[in-house]
Amino acid sequence: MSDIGQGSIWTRPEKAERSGPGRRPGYSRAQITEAAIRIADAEGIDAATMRRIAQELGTGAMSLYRYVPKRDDLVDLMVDAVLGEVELPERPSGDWRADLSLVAHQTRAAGLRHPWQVTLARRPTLGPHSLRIYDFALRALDGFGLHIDEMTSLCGMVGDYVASAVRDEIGWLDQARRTGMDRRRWMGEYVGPYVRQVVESGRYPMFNRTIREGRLAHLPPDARFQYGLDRVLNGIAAALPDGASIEDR
Amino acid sequence: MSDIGQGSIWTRPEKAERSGPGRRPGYSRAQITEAAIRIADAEGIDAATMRRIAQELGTGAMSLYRYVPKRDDLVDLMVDAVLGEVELPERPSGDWRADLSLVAHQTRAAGLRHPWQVTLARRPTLGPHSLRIYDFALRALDGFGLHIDEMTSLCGMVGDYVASAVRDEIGWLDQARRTGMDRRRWMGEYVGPYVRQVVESGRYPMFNRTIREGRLAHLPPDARFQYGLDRVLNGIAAALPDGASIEDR
DNA sequence: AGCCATTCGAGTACGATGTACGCAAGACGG
DNA sequence: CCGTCTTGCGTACATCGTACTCGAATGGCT
Repeated sequence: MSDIGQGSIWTRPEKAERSGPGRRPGYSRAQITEAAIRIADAEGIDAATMRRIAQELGTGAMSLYRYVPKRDDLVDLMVDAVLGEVELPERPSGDWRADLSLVAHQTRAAGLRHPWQVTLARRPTLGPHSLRIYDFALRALDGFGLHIDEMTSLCGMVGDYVASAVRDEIGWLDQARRTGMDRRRWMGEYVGPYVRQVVESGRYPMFNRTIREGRLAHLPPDARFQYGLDRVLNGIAAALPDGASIEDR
Repeated sequence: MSDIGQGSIWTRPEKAERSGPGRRPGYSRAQITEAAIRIADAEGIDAATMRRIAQELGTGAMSLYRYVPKRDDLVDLMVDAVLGEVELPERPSGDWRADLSLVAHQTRAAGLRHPWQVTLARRPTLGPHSLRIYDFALRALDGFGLHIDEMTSLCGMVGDYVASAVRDEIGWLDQARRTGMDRRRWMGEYVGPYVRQVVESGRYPMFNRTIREGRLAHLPPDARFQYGLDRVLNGIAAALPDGASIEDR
Protein backbone atom coordinates (compact mmCIF):
# COMPACT_ATOMS: atom_id res chain seq x y z
CA MET A 1 0.00 0.00 0.00
CA SER A 2 1.63 3.20 -1.17
CA ASP A 3 1.76 6.24 1.01
CA ILE A 4 1.67 8.90 -1.66
CA GLY A 5 -1.58 10.63 -2.35
CA GLN A 6 -3.67 8.82 0.18
CA GLY A 7 -6.44 11.21 -0.69
CA SER A 8 -7.69 14.41 0.85
CA ILE A 9 -7.96 14.93 4.56
CA TRP A 10 -11.66 14.18 4.32
CA THR A 11 -11.08 10.67 3.07
CA ARG A 12 -8.61 10.09 5.87
CA PRO A 13 -10.75 10.37 8.94
CA GLU A 14 -9.17 10.40 12.33
CA LYS A 15 -8.30 6.95 13.48
CA ALA A 16 -11.24 5.57 15.34
CA GLU A 17 -11.07 4.39 18.90
CA ARG A 18 -9.45 1.03 18.62
CA SER A 19 -9.06 -1.88 20.95
CA GLY A 20 -5.64 -3.31 20.56
CA PRO A 21 -2.11 -2.88 21.69
CA GLY A 22 -0.25 0.40 21.56
CA ARG A 23 -0.19 3.62 23.41
CA ARG A 24 -3.42 5.67 23.54
CA PRO A 25 -3.48 8.98 21.63
CA GLY A 26 -3.10 11.97 23.92
CA TYR A 27 -4.55 14.54 21.56
CA SER A 28 -7.12 14.80 18.79
CA ARG A 29 -7.63 16.56 15.51
CA ALA A 30 -10.32 18.71 17.06
CA GLN A 31 -7.99 19.76 19.86
CA ILE A 32 -5.16 20.59 17.49
CA THR A 33 -7.46 22.45 15.11
CA GLU A 34 -8.88 24.43 18.00
CA ALA A 35 -5.44 25.46 19.21
CA ALA A 36 -4.41 26.45 15.71
CA ILE A 37 -7.51 28.59 15.29
CA ARG A 38 -6.89 30.27 18.63
CA ILE A 39 -3.41 31.27 17.51
CA ALA A 40 -4.51 32.35 14.04
CA ASP A 41 -7.28 34.50 15.51
CA ALA A 42 -4.87 36.26 17.83
CA GLU A 43 -1.79 36.58 15.67
CA GLY A 44 -2.69 35.73 12.10
CA ILE A 45 -2.51 32.53 10.13
CA ASP A 46 1.22 32.80 9.62
CA ALA A 47 1.76 32.61 13.35
CA ALA A 48 0.03 29.26 13.48
CA THR A 49 3.14 27.24 12.75
CA MET A 50 3.45 23.62 13.66
CA ARG A 51 5.88 24.45 16.43
CA ARG A 52 3.69 27.19 17.83
CA ILE A 53 0.58 25.02 17.79
CA ALA A 54 2.45 22.23 19.49
CA GLN A 55 3.72 24.65 22.11
CA GLU A 56 0.15 25.78 22.76
CA LEU A 57 -0.69 22.17 23.50
CA GLY A 58 2.45 21.60 25.53
CA THR A 59 3.94 19.06 23.18
CA GLY A 60 6.48 18.78 20.38
CA ALA A 61 5.94 19.83 16.82
CA MET A 62 6.33 16.38 15.36
CA SER A 63 3.63 14.97 17.57
CA LEU A 64 1.06 16.79 15.50
CA TYR A 65 1.95 14.68 12.51
CA ARG A 66 0.41 11.70 14.23
CA TYR A 67 -2.93 13.41 13.70
CA VAL A 68 -2.54 15.45 10.52
CA PRO A 69 -0.63 14.48 7.37
CA LYS A 70 0.53 17.96 6.41
CA ARG A 71 0.07 21.52 7.52
CA ASP A 72 -2.06 22.25 4.47
CA ASP A 73 -4.50 19.62 5.62
CA LEU A 74 -4.62 21.21 9.03
CA VAL A 75 -5.57 24.49 7.39
CA ASP A 76 -8.41 22.69 5.62
CA LEU A 77 -9.58 21.42 8.98
CA MET A 78 -9.36 24.93 10.42
CA VAL A 79 -11.48 26.40 7.64
CA ASP A 80 -14.15 23.79 8.02
CA ALA A 81 -14.14 24.15 11.79
CA VAL A 82 -14.86 27.86 11.36
CA LEU A 83 -17.79 27.03 9.10
CA GLY A 84 -19.00 24.77 11.87
CA GLU A 85 -19.91 27.91 13.79
CA VAL A 86 -22.58 28.71 11.23
CA GLU A 87 -25.88 27.97 12.90
CA LEU A 88 -28.74 26.94 10.66
CA PRO A 89 -32.09 25.33 11.40
CA GLU A 90 -32.77 21.79 10.38
CA ARG A 91 -34.55 22.85 7.21
CA PRO A 92 -35.21 26.12 5.35
CA SER A 93 -38.23 28.12 6.46
CA GLY A 94 -39.85 28.41 3.06
CA ASP A 95 -39.00 32.10 2.77
CA TRP A 96 -36.03 31.80 0.45
CA ARG A 97 -34.94 35.37 0.95
CA ALA A 98 -34.82 35.03 4.71
CA ASP A 99 -33.06 31.70 4.42
CA LEU A 100 -30.31 32.93 2.13
CA SER A 101 -29.96 36.04 4.28
CA LEU A 102 -29.45 33.84 7.28
CA VAL A 103 -26.76 31.84 5.53
CA ALA A 104 -25.05 35.02 4.41
CA HIS A 105 -25.10 36.72 7.79
CA GLN A 106 -24.03 33.63 9.65
CA THR A 107 -21.17 32.99 7.27
CA ARG A 108 -20.10 36.60 7.48
CA ALA A 109 -20.13 36.51 11.26
CA ALA A 110 -17.97 33.40 11.30
CA GLY A 111 -15.61 35.01 8.83
CA LEU A 112 -15.27 38.16 10.90
CA ARG A 113 -14.50 36.16 14.00
CA HIS A 114 -11.63 34.50 12.15
CA PRO A 115 -10.22 37.10 9.80
CA TRP A 116 -7.49 34.84 8.45
CA GLN A 117 -10.09 32.51 6.99
CA VAL A 118 -11.14 34.59 4.01
CA THR A 119 -7.58 35.35 2.98
CA LEU A 120 -7.23 31.73 1.89
CA ALA A 121 -8.47 31.13 -1.63
CA ARG A 122 -7.44 27.57 -1.99
CA ARG A 123 -9.01 24.70 -3.83
CA PRO A 124 -12.80 24.60 -3.63
CA THR A 125 -13.42 23.31 -0.16
CA LEU A 126 -15.63 20.31 0.36
CA GLY A 127 -15.51 19.77 4.09
CA PRO A 128 -18.59 18.54 5.89
CA HIS A 129 -19.67 21.93 7.21
CA SER A 130 -19.11 23.55 3.88
CA LEU A 131 -21.38 20.93 2.34
CA ARG A 132 -23.96 21.36 5.06
CA ILE A 133 -24.23 25.11 4.46
CA TYR A 134 -24.25 24.70 0.70
CA ASP A 135 -26.98 22.14 0.89
CA PHE A 136 -29.12 24.35 3.10
CA ALA A 137 -28.79 27.21 0.65
CA LEU A 138 -29.74 25.00 -2.27
CA ARG A 139 -32.77 23.68 -0.45
CA ALA A 140 -33.88 27.27 0.13
CA LEU A 141 -34.24 27.62 -3.63
CA ASP A 142 -35.86 24.27 -4.15
CA GLY A 143 -39.48 24.05 -5.20
CA PHE A 144 -39.56 26.93 -7.65
CA GLY A 145 -39.11 24.70 -10.63
CA LEU A 146 -35.57 25.82 -11.31
CA HIS A 147 -33.05 23.46 -12.82
CA ILE A 148 -30.45 22.30 -10.33
CA ASP A 149 -27.74 24.01 -12.37
CA GLU A 150 -29.52 27.33 -12.05
CA MET A 151 -29.86 26.82 -8.32
CA THR A 152 -26.17 26.16 -7.88
CA SER A 153 -25.30 29.22 -9.92
CA LEU A 154 -27.56 31.43 -7.86
CA CYS A 155 -26.32 30.04 -4.57
CA GLY A 156 -22.81 30.56 -5.82
CA MET A 157 -23.56 34.25 -6.20
CA VAL A 158 -24.44 34.52 -2.55
CA GLY A 159 -21.39 32.61 -1.46
CA ASP A 160 -19.12 34.65 -3.68
CA TYR A 161 -20.60 37.87 -2.41
CA VAL A 162 -20.15 36.95 1.23
CA ALA A 163 -16.55 35.89 0.74
CA SER A 164 -15.71 39.00 -1.16
CA ALA A 165 -17.58 41.35 1.19
CA VAL A 166 -15.94 39.89 4.25
CA ARG A 167 -12.57 40.11 2.58
CA ASP A 168 -13.17 43.79 1.90
CA GLU A 169 -14.42 44.32 5.41
CA ILE A 170 -11.42 42.68 6.98
CA GLY A 171 -9.64 44.67 4.39
CA TRP A 172 -6.17 45.66 5.23
CA LEU A 173 -6.67 44.64 8.82
CA ASP A 174 -4.88 41.36 8.44
CA GLN A 175 -2.28 42.96 6.25
CA ALA A 176 -1.82 45.77 8.75
CA ARG A 177 -1.24 43.37 11.58
CA ARG A 178 1.41 41.65 9.54
CA THR A 179 3.38 44.89 9.54
CA GLY A 180 2.50 45.71 13.10
CA MET A 181 0.40 48.81 12.58
CA ASP A 182 -3.08 49.45 13.86
CA ARG A 183 -5.93 50.15 11.48
CA ARG A 184 -5.93 53.90 11.81
CA ARG A 185 -2.23 54.28 11.16
CA TRP A 186 -2.48 51.89 8.23
CA MET A 187 -5.23 53.89 6.61
CA GLY A 188 -3.44 57.12 7.39
CA GLU A 189 -0.05 56.48 5.94
CA TYR A 190 -0.63 53.54 3.68
CA VAL A 191 -3.97 53.54 1.93
CA GLY A 192 -4.87 57.18 2.30
CA PRO A 193 -2.00 58.76 0.41
CA TYR A 194 -2.32 56.26 -2.39
CA VAL A 195 -6.03 56.77 -2.83
CA ARG A 196 -5.48 60.52 -2.88
CA GLN A 197 -2.80 60.08 -5.50
CA VAL A 198 -5.08 57.90 -7.63
CA VAL A 199 -7.94 60.37 -7.36
CA GLU A 200 -5.74 63.31 -8.25
CA SER A 201 -4.36 61.52 -11.29
CA GLY A 202 -7.84 61.78 -12.76
CA ARG A 203 -7.30 58.61 -14.74
CA TYR A 204 -10.19 56.71 -13.21
CA PRO A 205 -13.33 58.83 -13.38
CA MET A 206 -15.70 56.26 -11.96
CA PHE A 207 -13.38 55.41 -9.11
CA ASN A 208 -13.37 59.09 -8.30
CA ARG A 209 -17.14 59.18 -8.28
CA THR A 210 -17.09 56.26 -5.88
CA ILE A 211 -14.89 58.22 -3.55
CA ARG A 212 -16.79 61.47 -3.91
CA GLU A 213 -20.42 60.41 -4.24
CA GLY A 214 -20.37 56.94 -2.75
CA ARG A 215 -21.99 56.63 0.65
CA LEU A 216 -21.29 52.92 0.93
CA ALA A 217 -17.81 53.33 2.36
CA HIS A 218 -19.14 55.53 5.13
CA LEU A 219 -21.98 53.30 6.20
CA PRO A 220 -21.59 51.13 9.27
CA PRO A 221 -20.29 47.70 8.23
CA ASP A 222 -23.56 45.92 8.90
CA ALA A 223 -25.51 48.25 6.65
CA ARG A 224 -22.86 48.09 3.96
CA PHE A 225 -23.00 44.32 3.96
CA GLN A 226 -26.77 44.36 3.85
CA TYR A 227 -26.83 46.75 0.93
CA GLY A 228 -24.67 44.55 -1.27
CA LEU A 229 -26.49 41.44 -0.14
CA ASP A 230 -29.80 42.99 -1.15
CA ARG A 231 -28.43 43.66 -4.65
CA VAL A 232 -27.49 40.00 -4.94
CA LEU A 233 -30.80 38.75 -3.58
CA ASN A 234 -32.68 41.06 -5.94
CA GLY A 235 -30.75 39.48 -8.76
CA ILE A 236 -31.78 36.05 -7.60
CA ALA A 237 -35.38 37.13 -7.22
CA ALA A 238 -35.39 38.02 -10.90
CA ALA A 239 -34.61 34.42 -11.77
CA LEU A 240 -37.50 33.04 -9.77
CA PRO A 241 -40.99 32.73 -11.18
CA ASP A 242 -43.14 35.82 -10.68
CA GLY A 243 -44.75 36.06 -7.33
CA ALA A 244 -42.14 34.02 -5.56
CA SER A 245 -41.06 37.10 -3.70
CA ILE A 246 -41.37 40.83 -3.33
CA GLU A 247 -38.39 42.79 -4.46
CA ASP A 248 -36.68 44.74 -1.72
CA ARG A 249 -35.32 48.22 -2.23
CA MET B 1 13.29 59.64 7.70
CA SER B 2 12.02 56.32 8.95
CA ASP B 3 12.04 53.28 6.77
CA ILE B 4 9.12 51.42 8.25
CA GLY B 5 5.82 51.49 6.47
CA GLN B 6 6.86 53.60 3.53
CA GLY B 7 3.52 52.82 1.99
CA SER B 8 2.29 50.29 -0.49
CA ILE B 9 4.24 49.28 -3.54
CA TRP B 10 2.05 51.60 -5.59
CA THR B 11 3.14 54.67 -3.67
CA ARG B 12 6.74 53.66 -4.09
CA PRO B 13 7.24 53.84 -7.82
CA GLU B 14 10.38 52.56 -9.36
CA LYS B 15 13.17 55.04 -9.02
CA ALA B 16 13.12 57.25 -12.06
CA GLU B 17 16.01 57.63 -14.44
CA ARG B 18 18.37 59.93 -12.65
CA SER B 19 21.42 61.90 -13.65
CA GLY B 20 23.97 61.78 -10.92
CA PRO B 21 26.71 59.65 -9.53
CA GLY B 22 26.31 55.98 -8.82
CA ARG B 23 26.07 52.81 -10.73
CA ARG B 24 23.18 52.38 -13.23
CA PRO B 25 20.52 49.80 -12.42
CA GLY B 26 20.94 46.64 -14.43
CA TYR B 27 17.40 45.35 -14.06
CA SER B 28 13.88 46.69 -13.67
CA ARG B 29 10.70 45.88 -11.82
CA ALA B 30 9.05 44.88 -15.07
CA GLN B 31 11.88 42.49 -15.89
CA ILE B 32 11.81 40.91 -12.44
CA THR B 33 8.03 40.65 -12.44
CA GLU B 34 8.11 39.02 -15.84
CA ALA B 35 10.63 36.44 -14.75
CA ALA B 36 8.64 35.69 -11.63
CA ILE B 37 5.46 35.20 -13.65
CA ARG B 38 7.26 32.89 -16.06
CA ILE B 39 8.34 30.68 -13.19
CA ALA B 40 4.95 30.78 -11.46
CA ASP B 41 3.20 29.82 -14.69
CA ALA B 42 5.44 26.84 -15.20
CA GLU B 43 5.91 25.58 -11.67
CA GLY B 44 3.42 27.32 -9.42
CA ILE B 45 3.64 30.40 -7.25
CA ASP B 46 5.58 28.63 -4.53
CA ALA B 47 8.39 27.94 -6.97
CA ALA B 48 8.81 31.64 -7.59
CA THR B 49 11.20 32.20 -4.73
CA MET B 50 13.55 35.13 -4.60
CA ARG B 51 16.52 32.87 -5.27
CA ARG B 52 14.81 31.15 -8.18
CA ILE B 53 13.75 34.42 -9.77
CA ALA B 54 17.24 35.82 -9.38
CA GLN B 55 18.65 32.69 -10.95
CA GLU B 56 16.31 33.14 -13.91
CA LEU B 57 17.81 36.59 -14.38
CA GLY B 58 21.35 35.39 -13.82
CA THR B 59 21.90 37.36 -10.66
CA GLY B 60 21.85 36.94 -6.90
CA ALA B 61 18.77 36.85 -4.73
CA MET B 62 19.58 39.99 -2.81
CA SER B 63 19.86 42.04 -5.95
CA LEU B 64 16.11 41.90 -6.33
CA TYR B 65 15.70 43.86 -3.14
CA ARG B 66 17.11 46.91 -4.89
CA TYR B 67 13.90 46.92 -6.93
CA VAL B 68 11.25 45.48 -4.66
CA PRO B 69 10.87 46.02 -0.90
CA LYS B 70 9.50 42.61 -0.04
CA ARG B 71 8.39 39.48 -1.78
CA ASP B 72 4.76 40.25 -0.98
CA ASP B 73 5.08 43.45 -2.94
CA LEU B 74 6.49 41.52 -5.86
CA VAL B 75 3.43 39.30 -5.78
CA ASP B 76 1.27 42.42 -5.96
CA LEU B 77 3.20 43.48 -9.00
CA MET B 78 2.75 40.05 -10.55
CA VAL B 79 -1.01 40.12 -10.06
CA ASP B 80 -1.35 43.53 -11.59
CA ALA B 81 0.90 42.58 -14.49
CA VAL B 82 -1.42 39.67 -15.24
CA LEU B 83 -4.38 42.04 -15.28
CA GLY B 84 -2.41 44.11 -17.74
CA GLU B 85 -3.11 41.40 -20.30
CA VAL B 86 -6.81 42.25 -20.18
CA GLU B 87 -7.53 44.07 -23.43
CA LEU B 88 -10.33 46.58 -23.39
CA PRO B 89 -11.32 49.33 -25.80
CA GLU B 90 -10.87 52.95 -24.87
CA ARG B 91 -14.49 53.29 -23.80
CA PRO B 92 -17.49 50.97 -23.36
CA SER B 93 -19.59 50.32 -26.44
CA GLY B 94 -22.92 51.32 -24.97
CA ASP B 95 -24.14 47.73 -24.84
CA TRP B 96 -23.60 47.11 -21.15
CA ARG B 97 -24.12 43.39 -21.44
CA ALA B 98 -21.51 43.00 -24.14
CA ASP B 99 -19.13 45.25 -22.24
CA LEU B 100 -19.36 43.36 -18.97
CA SER B 101 -19.12 40.09 -20.90
CA LEU B 102 -15.93 41.31 -22.46
CA VAL B 103 -14.45 42.22 -19.10
CA ALA B 104 -15.45 38.85 -17.70
CA HIS B 105 -14.06 36.80 -20.57
CA GLN B 106 -10.85 38.77 -20.77
CA THR B 107 -10.27 38.51 -17.05
CA ARG B 108 -11.01 34.80 -17.14
CA ALA B 109 -8.59 34.27 -19.99
CA ALA B 110 -5.84 36.09 -18.12
CA GLY B 111 -6.60 34.05 -15.03
CA LEU B 112 -6.41 30.77 -16.90
CA ARG B 113 -3.08 31.71 -18.42
CA HIS B 114 -1.72 32.26 -14.92
CA PRO B 115 -3.43 29.74 -12.69
CA TRP B 116 -1.60 30.77 -9.56
CA GLN B 117 -3.18 34.21 -9.72
CA VAL B 118 -6.65 33.31 -8.49
CA THR B 119 -5.35 31.28 -5.58
CA LEU B 120 -4.25 34.51 -3.92
CA ALA B 121 -7.03 36.16 -1.96
CA ARG B 122 -5.09 38.96 -0.44
CA ARG B 123 -6.03 42.48 0.44
CA PRO B 124 -8.26 44.20 -2.09
CA THR B 125 -5.88 45.01 -4.90
CA LEU B 126 -5.65 48.55 -6.17
CA GLY B 127 -2.97 48.34 -8.81
CA PRO B 128 -3.27 50.45 -11.94
CA HIS B 129 -4.57 47.69 -14.18
CA SER B 130 -7.04 46.57 -11.60
CA LEU B 131 -8.35 50.13 -11.44
CA ARG B 132 -8.46 50.39 -15.20
CA ILE B 133 -10.61 47.29 -15.55
CA TYR B 134 -12.84 48.26 -12.66
CA ASP B 135 -13.36 51.69 -14.12
CA PHE B 136 -14.27 50.28 -17.49
CA ALA B 137 -16.86 48.01 -15.94
CA LEU B 138 -18.37 50.86 -13.96
CA ARG B 139 -18.59 53.03 -17.03
CA ALA B 140 -20.47 50.24 -18.79
CA LEU B 141 -23.24 50.69 -16.23
CA ASP B 142 -23.16 54.47 -16.32
CA GLY B 143 -26.05 56.38 -17.80
CA PHE B 144 -28.90 54.27 -16.50
CA GLY B 145 -29.57 56.55 -13.59
CA LEU B 146 -28.20 54.16 -11.02
CA HIS B 147 -26.55 55.41 -7.88
CA ILE B 148 -22.79 54.91 -7.91
CA ASP B 149 -23.11 52.56 -4.93
CA GLU B 150 -25.47 50.35 -6.88
CA MET B 151 -23.10 50.32 -9.81
CA THR B 152 -20.17 49.24 -7.67
CA SER B 153 -22.25 46.50 -6.09
CA LEU B 154 -23.33 45.16 -9.47
CA CYS B 155 -19.83 45.30 -10.92
CA GLY B 156 -18.61 43.54 -7.83
CA MET B 157 -20.93 40.66 -8.63
CA VAL B 158 -19.27 40.19 -12.00
CA GLY B 159 -15.80 40.39 -10.55
CA ASP B 160 -16.66 37.97 -7.78
CA TYR B 161 -18.18 35.53 -10.22
CA VAL B 162 -15.18 35.54 -12.51
CA ALA B 163 -12.73 35.03 -9.68
CA SER B 164 -14.74 32.20 -8.24
CA ALA B 165 -15.45 30.54 -11.59
CA VAL B 166 -11.83 30.62 -12.62
CA ARG B 167 -10.84 29.25 -9.25
CA ASP B 168 -13.23 26.36 -9.73
CA GLU B 169 -12.03 25.86 -13.27
CA ILE B 170 -8.40 25.76 -12.26
CA GLY B 171 -9.79 23.65 -9.53
CA TRP B 172 -7.46 21.16 -8.11
CA LEU B 173 -5.06 21.66 -10.97
CA ASP B 174 -2.74 23.89 -8.98
CA GLN B 175 -3.18 21.70 -5.95
CA ALA B 176 -2.51 18.61 -8.00
CA ARG B 177 0.72 20.01 -9.34
CA ARG B 178 1.84 20.71 -5.82
CA THR B 179 1.70 17.00 -5.13
CA GLY B 180 3.03 16.06 -8.52
CA MET B 181 0.02 14.29 -9.97
CA ASP B 182 -1.66 15.00 -13.25
CA ARG B 183 -5.29 16.01 -13.40
CA ARG B 184 -6.70 12.62 -14.27
CA ARG B 185 -4.94 10.81 -11.49
CA TRP B 186 -5.91 13.51 -9.04
CA MET B 187 -9.58 13.21 -9.91
CA GLY B 188 -9.34 9.45 -9.87
CA GLU B 189 -7.80 8.81 -6.51
CA TYR B 190 -8.33 12.04 -4.68
CA VAL B 191 -11.58 13.77 -5.50
CA GLY B 192 -13.50 10.87 -6.96
CA PRO B 193 -13.55 8.55 -3.98
CA TYR B 194 -14.44 11.38 -1.65
CA VAL B 195 -17.31 12.60 -3.77
CA ARG B 196 -18.60 9.05 -4.01
CA GLN B 197 -18.37 8.72 -0.27
CA VAL B 198 -20.25 11.98 0.26
CA VAL B 199 -22.97 10.97 -2.17
CA GLU B 200 -23.40 7.59 -0.59
CA SER B 201 -23.66 9.08 2.86
CA GLY B 202 -26.95 10.60 1.71
CA ARG B 203 -26.47 13.50 4.08
CA TYR B 204 -26.55 16.17 1.39
CA PRO B 205 -29.59 15.66 -0.81
CA MET B 206 -29.09 18.74 -2.98
CA PHE B 207 -25.43 18.02 -3.50
CA ASN B 208 -26.49 14.62 -4.71
CA ARG B 209 -28.92 16.15 -7.16
CA THR B 210 -26.10 18.31 -8.44
CA ILE B 211 -24.05 15.24 -9.11
CA ARG B 212 -26.91 13.23 -10.61
CA GLU B 213 -28.98 15.80 -12.49
CA GLY B 214 -26.49 18.58 -13.00
CA ARG B 215 -25.21 18.99 -16.53
CA LEU B 216 -23.00 21.92 -15.67
CA ALA B 217 -20.03 19.85 -14.60
CA HIS B 218 -20.07 17.99 -17.90
CA LEU B 219 -20.23 21.03 -20.14
CA PRO B 220 -17.10 22.25 -21.84
CA PRO B 221 -15.43 24.92 -19.68
CA ASP B 222 -16.35 27.80 -21.96
CA ALA B 223 -20.02 26.94 -21.90
CA ARG B 224 -19.96 26.39 -18.18
CA PHE B 225 -18.45 29.79 -17.62
CA GLN B 226 -20.93 31.40 -19.94
CA TYR B 227 -23.86 29.79 -18.17
CA GLY B 228 -22.93 31.19 -14.79
CA LEU B 229 -22.04 34.53 -16.28
CA ASP B 230 -25.47 34.76 -17.86
CA ARG B 231 -27.10 34.16 -14.48
CA VAL B 232 -25.11 37.05 -13.05
CA LEU B 233 -25.83 39.33 -15.97
CA ASN B 234 -29.51 38.50 -15.77
CA GLY B 235 -29.40 39.54 -12.16
CA ILE B 236 -27.83 42.84 -13.13
CA ALA B 237 -30.38 43.37 -15.88
CA ALA B 238 -33.09 43.19 -13.28
CA ALA B 239 -31.60 46.18 -11.51
CA LEU B 240 -31.58 48.32 -14.63
CA PRO B 241 -34.57 50.33 -15.76
CA ASP B 242 -36.97 48.43 -18.00
CA GLY B 243 -35.98 48.30 -21.60
CA ALA B 244 -32.26 48.71 -20.94
CA SER B 245 -31.74 45.19 -22.14
CA ILE B 246 -33.36 41.96 -23.21
CA GLU B 247 -33.01 39.13 -20.79
CA ASP B 248 -31.01 36.20 -22.10
CA ARG B 249 -31.94 32.64 -21.43
C1' DA C 1 2.66 -12.37 35.55
C1' DG C 2 5.40 -11.52 31.67
C1' DC C 3 6.32 -10.96 26.84
C1' DC C 4 5.52 -8.75 22.47
C1' DA C 5 3.44 -6.39 18.78
C1' DT C 6 2.05 -2.00 18.18
C1' DT C 7 1.26 2.86 18.63
C1' DC C 8 2.37 7.44 20.39
C1' DG C 9 5.63 11.34 21.89
C1' DA C 10 9.05 14.08 20.63
C1' DG C 11 14.17 15.21 19.94
C1' DT C 12 17.33 15.86 16.27
C1' DA C 13 18.36 17.14 11.77
C1' DC C 14 17.95 18.79 6.92
C1' DG C 15 16.91 21.58 3.15
C1' DA C 16 14.64 25.73 1.94
C1' DT C 17 12.88 30.25 2.65
C1' DG C 18 12.80 35.58 3.29
C1' DT C 19 15.80 39.01 4.14
C1' DA C 20 19.42 42.06 7.22
C1' DC C 21 24.10 43.40 6.72
C1' DG C 22 28.18 44.77 4.67
C1' DC C 23 31.39 45.55 1.22
C1' DA C 24 33.29 45.70 -3.50
C1' DA C 25 32.41 47.28 -8.15
C1' DG C 26 30.73 50.73 -11.15
C1' DA C 27 29.44 55.56 -12.62
C1' DC C 28 29.06 60.39 -12.54
C1' DG C 29 30.33 65.50 -11.06
C1' DG C 30 33.98 68.14 -9.64
C1' DC D 1 41.47 61.45 -10.71
C1' DC D 2 39.02 61.61 -6.63
C1' DG D 3 34.99 61.75 -3.74
C1' DT D 4 30.39 60.28 -3.47
C1' DC D 5 26.59 57.77 -4.30
C1' DT D 6 24.33 53.56 -6.32
C1' DT D 7 24.02 48.87 -7.52
C1' DG D 8 25.46 43.82 -7.32
C1' DC D 9 25.56 40.22 -4.48
C1' DG D 10 28.03 36.85 -1.06
C1' DT D 11 27.41 35.63 3.63
C1' DA D 12 24.68 34.76 7.54
C1' DC D 13 20.66 34.00 10.48
C1' DA D 14 16.20 32.95 12.15
C1' DT D 15 12.44 30.20 11.00
C1' DC D 16 9.74 27.08 8.47
C1' DG D 17 7.75 22.18 7.22
C1' DT D 18 8.74 17.71 7.96
C1' DA D 19 11.71 12.87 7.51
C1' DC D 20 13.87 9.86 10.59
C1' DT D 21 14.46 7.64 14.78
C1' DC D 22 13.92 5.56 19.06
C1' DG D 23 12.26 5.31 23.89
C1' DA D 24 7.80 5.07 26.38
C1' DA D 25 3.34 3.46 26.94
C1' DT D 26 -0.34 -0.07 26.26
C1' DG D 27 -3.28 -4.16 25.85
C1' DG D 28 -3.74 -9.05 24.34
C1' DC D 29 -1.51 -13.22 24.40
C1' DT D 30 0.54 -17.41 26.53
